[in-house]
Amino acid sequence: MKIATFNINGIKARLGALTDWLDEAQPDVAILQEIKSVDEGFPHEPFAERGYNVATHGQKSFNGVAILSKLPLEDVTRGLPGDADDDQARWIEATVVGPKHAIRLCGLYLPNGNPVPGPKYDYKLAWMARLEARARDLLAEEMPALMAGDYNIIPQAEDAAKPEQWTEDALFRPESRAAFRRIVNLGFTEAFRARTQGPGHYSFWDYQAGAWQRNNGIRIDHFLLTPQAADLMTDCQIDKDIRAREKPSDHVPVWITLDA
DNA sequence: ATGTCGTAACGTTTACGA
Repeated sequence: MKIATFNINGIKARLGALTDWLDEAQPDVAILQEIKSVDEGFPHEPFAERGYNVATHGQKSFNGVAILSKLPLEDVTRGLPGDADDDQARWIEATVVGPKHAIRLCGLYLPNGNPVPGPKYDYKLAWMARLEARARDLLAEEMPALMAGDYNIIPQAEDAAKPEQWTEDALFRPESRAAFRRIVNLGFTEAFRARTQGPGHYSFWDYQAGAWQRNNGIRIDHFLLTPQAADLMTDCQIDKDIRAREKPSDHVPVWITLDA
Protein backbone atom coordinates (compact mmCIF):
# COMPACT_ATOMS: atom_id res chain seq x y z
CA MET A 1 0.00 0.00 0.00
CA LYS A 2 1.51 3.30 -1.12
CA ILE A 3 0.65 6.28 1.10
CA ALA A 4 1.82 9.82 0.31
CA THR A 5 1.71 13.17 2.05
CA PHE A 6 1.69 16.35 -0.03
CA ASN A 7 1.23 20.01 0.93
CA ILE A 8 -0.37 21.24 -2.29
CA ASN A 9 -0.62 24.96 -1.39
CA GLY A 10 -4.12 25.53 -2.75
CA ILE A 11 -6.35 23.02 -4.55
CA LYS A 12 -7.59 25.58 -7.07
CA ALA A 13 -4.10 26.47 -8.20
CA ARG A 14 -2.75 22.92 -7.99
CA LEU A 15 -5.47 20.71 -9.49
CA GLY A 16 -3.55 20.00 -12.71
CA ALA A 17 -0.22 19.42 -10.98
CA LEU A 18 -1.91 17.19 -8.41
CA THR A 19 -3.76 14.99 -10.92
CA ASP A 20 -0.61 14.70 -13.09
CA TRP A 21 1.33 13.46 -10.07
CA LEU A 22 -1.46 11.06 -9.01
CA ASP A 23 -1.48 9.54 -12.50
CA GLU A 24 2.27 8.96 -12.38
CA ALA A 25 2.88 8.07 -8.75
CA GLN A 26 -0.33 6.05 -8.33
CA PRO A 27 -0.53 6.28 -4.54
CA ASP A 28 -3.32 4.30 -2.88
CA VAL A 29 -3.68 7.13 -0.38
CA ALA A 30 -2.75 10.82 -0.66
CA ILE A 31 -2.84 12.89 2.53
CA LEU A 32 -3.08 16.55 1.54
CA GLN A 33 -2.43 19.81 3.39
CA GLU A 34 -3.17 23.47 2.64
CA ILE A 35 -6.14 22.76 0.41
CA LYS A 36 -7.12 26.42 1.10
CA SER A 37 -10.73 25.61 0.38
CA VAL A 38 -14.01 25.02 2.14
CA ASP A 39 -15.32 21.46 1.88
CA GLU A 40 -17.92 22.43 -0.73
CA GLY A 41 -15.21 24.05 -2.86
CA PHE A 42 -13.03 20.94 -3.05
CA PRO A 43 -13.51 19.16 -6.39
CA HIS A 44 -14.52 15.49 -6.25
CA GLU A 45 -14.92 14.59 -9.92
CA PRO A 46 -11.21 14.67 -10.95
CA PHE A 47 -10.45 12.28 -8.11
CA ALA A 48 -13.53 10.08 -8.43
CA GLU A 49 -12.73 9.41 -12.08
CA ARG A 50 -9.30 8.18 -10.95
CA GLY A 51 -10.86 5.89 -8.38
CA TYR A 52 -10.26 7.99 -5.26
CA ASN A 53 -12.64 8.50 -2.38
CA VAL A 54 -12.33 11.96 -0.84
CA ALA A 55 -12.61 13.22 2.75
CA THR A 56 -11.93 16.88 3.49
CA HIS A 57 -11.66 19.17 6.48
CA GLY A 58 -11.42 22.65 5.03
CA GLN A 59 -11.97 26.32 5.78
CA LYS A 60 -12.04 29.52 3.77
CA SER A 61 -8.72 30.82 2.35
CA PHE A 62 -6.24 29.08 4.62
CA ASN A 63 -5.14 25.72 6.02
CA GLY A 64 -7.38 22.75 5.27
CA VAL A 65 -6.52 19.03 5.04
CA ALA A 66 -7.87 16.13 3.01
CA ILE A 67 -7.39 12.43 2.35
CA LEU A 68 -7.75 10.79 -1.06
CA SER A 69 -7.97 7.00 -1.01
CA LYS A 70 -8.64 4.20 -3.46
CA LEU A 71 -9.83 2.14 -0.49
CA PRO A 72 -12.97 3.26 1.34
CA LEU A 73 -12.38 5.86 4.07
CA GLU A 74 -13.94 4.60 7.28
CA ASP A 75 -14.53 6.26 10.66
CA VAL A 76 -13.52 9.73 9.45
CA THR A 77 -13.00 12.32 12.20
CA ARG A 78 -12.10 15.99 11.81
CA GLY A 79 -10.21 18.33 14.12
CA LEU A 80 -7.42 17.67 16.64
CA PRO A 81 -8.92 16.91 20.07
CA GLY A 82 -8.13 19.08 23.07
CA ASP A 83 -9.44 22.58 22.27
CA ALA A 84 -13.06 23.10 21.31
CA ASP A 85 -12.31 26.77 20.51
CA ASP A 86 -9.70 25.94 17.84
CA ASP A 87 -11.39 26.62 14.50
CA GLN A 88 -8.33 26.09 12.27
CA ALA A 89 -8.69 23.09 9.94
CA ARG A 90 -5.45 21.18 10.47
CA TRP A 91 -6.31 17.57 11.36
CA ILE A 92 -8.24 14.68 9.82
CA GLU A 93 -8.32 10.95 10.54
CA ALA A 94 -9.64 7.91 8.72
CA THR A 95 -9.16 4.15 8.59
CA VAL A 96 -8.41 2.14 5.46
CA VAL A 97 -8.53 -1.65 5.38
CA GLY A 98 -5.87 -3.36 3.27
CA PRO A 99 -5.70 -7.05 2.34
CA LYS A 100 -3.69 -7.81 5.49
CA HIS A 101 -4.13 -4.91 7.91
CA ALA A 102 -6.32 -1.95 8.81
CA ILE A 103 -4.37 1.32 9.01
CA ARG A 104 -5.41 4.40 10.99
CA LEU A 105 -4.39 7.50 9.00
CA CYS A 106 -3.92 10.90 10.62
CA GLY A 107 -3.33 13.86 8.31
CA LEU A 108 -1.95 17.04 9.85
CA TYR A 109 -0.93 20.57 8.99
CA LEU A 110 1.03 21.77 12.01
CA PRO A 111 1.03 25.54 12.62
CA ASN A 112 3.95 27.49 11.15
CA GLY A 113 4.40 29.51 14.36
CA ASN A 114 6.26 32.56 13.07
CA PRO A 115 7.11 35.11 14.25
CA VAL A 116 8.95 34.05 17.42
CA PRO A 117 8.06 35.03 20.03
CA GLY A 118 4.36 35.80 19.71
CA PRO A 119 0.85 34.39 19.82
CA LYS A 120 1.38 32.29 16.69
CA TYR A 121 4.36 30.57 18.30
CA ASP A 122 2.36 30.00 21.47
CA TYR A 123 -0.39 28.44 19.33
CA LYS A 124 2.14 26.17 17.62
CA LEU A 125 3.48 24.84 20.92
CA ALA A 126 -0.01 24.43 22.38
CA TRP A 127 -1.08 22.55 19.23
CA MET A 128 1.94 20.26 19.59
CA ALA A 129 0.99 19.49 23.19
CA ARG A 130 -2.44 18.39 21.91
CA LEU A 131 -0.71 16.37 19.17
CA GLU A 132 1.37 14.60 21.82
CA ALA A 133 -1.80 13.67 23.71
CA ARG A 134 -3.39 12.25 20.56
CA ALA A 135 -0.14 10.43 19.74
CA ARG A 136 -0.16 8.74 23.17
CA ASP A 137 -3.71 7.53 22.63
CA LEU A 138 -2.81 6.28 19.16
CA LEU A 139 0.09 4.22 20.55
CA ALA A 140 -2.15 2.75 23.21
CA GLU A 141 -4.34 1.28 20.47
CA GLU A 142 -1.39 -0.95 19.51
CA MET A 143 -2.44 -1.04 15.86
CA PRO A 144 -0.82 0.09 12.60
CA ALA A 145 -1.28 3.85 12.54
CA LEU A 146 0.54 6.88 11.19
CA MET A 147 0.56 10.64 11.49
CA ALA A 148 1.62 12.27 8.23
CA GLY A 149 1.77 15.80 6.96
CA ASP A 150 3.47 19.17 7.00
CA TYR A 151 4.91 19.30 10.53
CA ASN A 152 6.58 22.69 9.97
CA ILE A 153 9.50 21.23 11.93
CA ILE A 154 13.13 20.90 10.79
CA PRO A 155 14.14 18.02 13.06
CA GLN A 156 17.95 18.36 12.81
CA ALA A 157 20.52 20.71 11.28
CA GLU A 158 21.15 18.16 8.52
CA ASP A 159 17.52 18.64 7.44
CA ALA A 160 18.28 22.19 6.22
CA ALA A 161 20.68 23.19 3.45
CA LYS A 162 21.56 26.32 5.42
CA PRO A 163 20.62 25.70 9.06
CA GLU A 164 22.15 29.04 10.08
CA GLN A 165 19.32 30.80 8.22
CA TRP A 166 16.72 29.14 10.48
CA THR A 167 18.10 29.65 13.99
CA GLU A 168 15.44 32.23 14.93
CA ASP A 169 12.64 30.55 12.97
CA ALA A 170 9.71 28.71 14.59
CA LEU A 171 10.46 25.69 12.37
CA PHE A 172 13.89 25.23 13.98
CA ARG A 173 13.65 26.76 17.46
CA PRO A 174 14.80 24.41 20.25
CA GLU A 175 11.31 24.39 21.83
CA SER A 176 9.71 23.31 18.53
CA ARG A 177 12.25 20.58 17.91
CA ALA A 178 12.03 19.36 21.51
CA ALA A 179 8.25 19.07 21.20
CA PHE A 180 8.69 17.04 18.00
CA ARG A 181 11.32 14.81 19.66
CA ARG A 182 9.05 14.24 22.66
CA ILE A 183 6.41 12.84 20.33
CA VAL A 184 8.83 10.70 18.30
CA ASN A 185 10.38 9.36 21.49
CA LEU A 186 7.05 8.06 22.74
CA GLY A 187 7.78 5.19 20.37
CA PHE A 188 7.17 6.40 16.81
CA THR A 189 9.40 5.72 13.84
CA GLU A 190 10.19 8.73 11.65
CA ALA A 191 9.86 6.89 8.35
CA PHE A 192 12.35 8.75 6.17
CA ARG A 193 15.18 8.71 8.72
CA ALA A 194 14.60 5.03 9.44
CA ARG A 195 15.75 4.32 5.88
CA THR A 196 17.96 7.22 4.71
CA GLN A 197 20.80 8.93 6.58
CA GLY A 198 22.77 12.09 5.92
CA PRO A 199 22.15 15.63 4.67
CA GLY A 200 20.72 16.88 1.39
CA HIS A 201 17.17 15.49 1.59
CA TYR A 202 14.45 18.15 1.51
CA SER A 203 10.69 18.38 1.01
CA PHE A 204 10.23 22.20 0.78
CA TRP A 205 11.94 24.98 -1.14
CA ASP A 206 10.68 28.54 -0.67
CA TYR A 207 9.34 30.35 -3.74
CA GLN A 208 11.54 33.31 -2.84
CA ALA A 209 15.18 34.09 -3.54
CA GLY A 210 15.72 31.22 -5.98
CA ALA A 211 15.62 28.64 -3.19
CA TRP A 212 14.92 25.74 -5.58
CA GLN A 213 17.58 26.78 -8.09
CA ARG A 214 20.09 27.01 -5.23
CA ASN A 215 18.80 23.82 -3.58
CA ASN A 216 18.21 25.81 -0.40
CA GLY A 217 15.64 23.39 0.98
CA ILE A 218 14.38 22.03 4.29
CA ARG A 219 12.81 18.70 5.28
CA ILE A 220 9.56 19.44 7.13
CA ASP A 221 7.06 16.87 5.76
CA HIS A 222 7.16 13.71 7.83
CA PHE A 223 5.59 10.33 8.55
CA LEU A 224 5.49 9.11 12.14
CA LEU A 225 4.65 5.41 12.38
CA THR A 226 3.46 3.38 15.36
CA PRO A 227 5.57 0.25 15.97
CA GLN A 228 2.88 -1.86 14.35
CA ALA A 229 3.01 0.32 11.22
CA ALA A 230 6.81 0.56 11.20
CA ASP A 231 6.98 -3.24 11.06
CA LEU A 232 5.08 -3.08 7.74
CA MET A 233 7.20 -0.38 6.03
CA THR A 234 9.03 -1.44 2.89
CA ASP A 235 10.07 1.95 1.43
CA CYS A 236 10.05 5.72 1.98
CA GLN A 237 10.99 8.30 -0.67
CA ILE A 238 10.68 11.98 -1.57
CA ASP A 239 9.37 12.90 -5.05
CA LYS A 240 11.81 15.79 -5.39
CA ASP A 241 11.53 16.23 -9.18
CA ILE A 242 7.96 17.55 -8.89
CA ARG A 243 9.38 20.86 -7.62
CA ALA A 244 10.93 21.68 -11.05
CA ARG A 245 7.59 21.60 -12.90
CA GLU A 246 5.29 24.41 -14.04
CA LYS A 247 3.23 25.96 -11.24
CA PRO A 248 4.64 23.72 -8.51
CA SER A 249 3.71 23.70 -4.86
CA ASP A 250 6.55 24.86 -2.62
CA HIS A 251 6.41 21.34 -1.08
CA VAL A 252 6.92 17.97 -2.80
CA PRO A 253 5.29 14.61 -1.98
CA VAL A 254 6.82 12.21 0.51
CA TRP A 255 5.59 8.60 0.42
CA ILE A 256 5.90 5.24 2.11
CA THR A 257 4.93 1.74 1.12
CA LEU A 258 3.46 -0.64 3.69
CA ASP A 259 2.97 -4.40 3.40
CA ALA A 260 -0.60 -3.96 4.55
C1' DA B 1 16.20 42.85 -3.26
C1' DT B 2 10.75 43.76 1.58
C1' DG B 3 13.29 39.05 -3.81
C1' DT B 4 7.27 34.64 -4.57
C1' DC B 5 3.12 32.51 -4.38
C1' DG B 6 -2.19 31.66 -3.33
C1' DT B 7 -6.41 33.44 -1.67
C1' DA B 8 -10.01 36.96 -0.85
C1' DA B 9 -12.11 41.32 -1.43
C1' DC B 10 -16.86 46.96 -1.91
C1' DG B 11 -10.71 43.80 -6.90
C1' DT B 12 -7.57 46.60 -12.32
C1' DT B 13 -4.50 46.54 -6.08
C1' DT B 14 -3.86 45.54 -1.41
C1' DA B 15 -3.56 42.57 2.72
C1' DC B 16 -2.44 38.46 4.84
C1' DG B 17 -0.25 34.00 5.60
C1' DA B 18 3.38 31.21 4.43
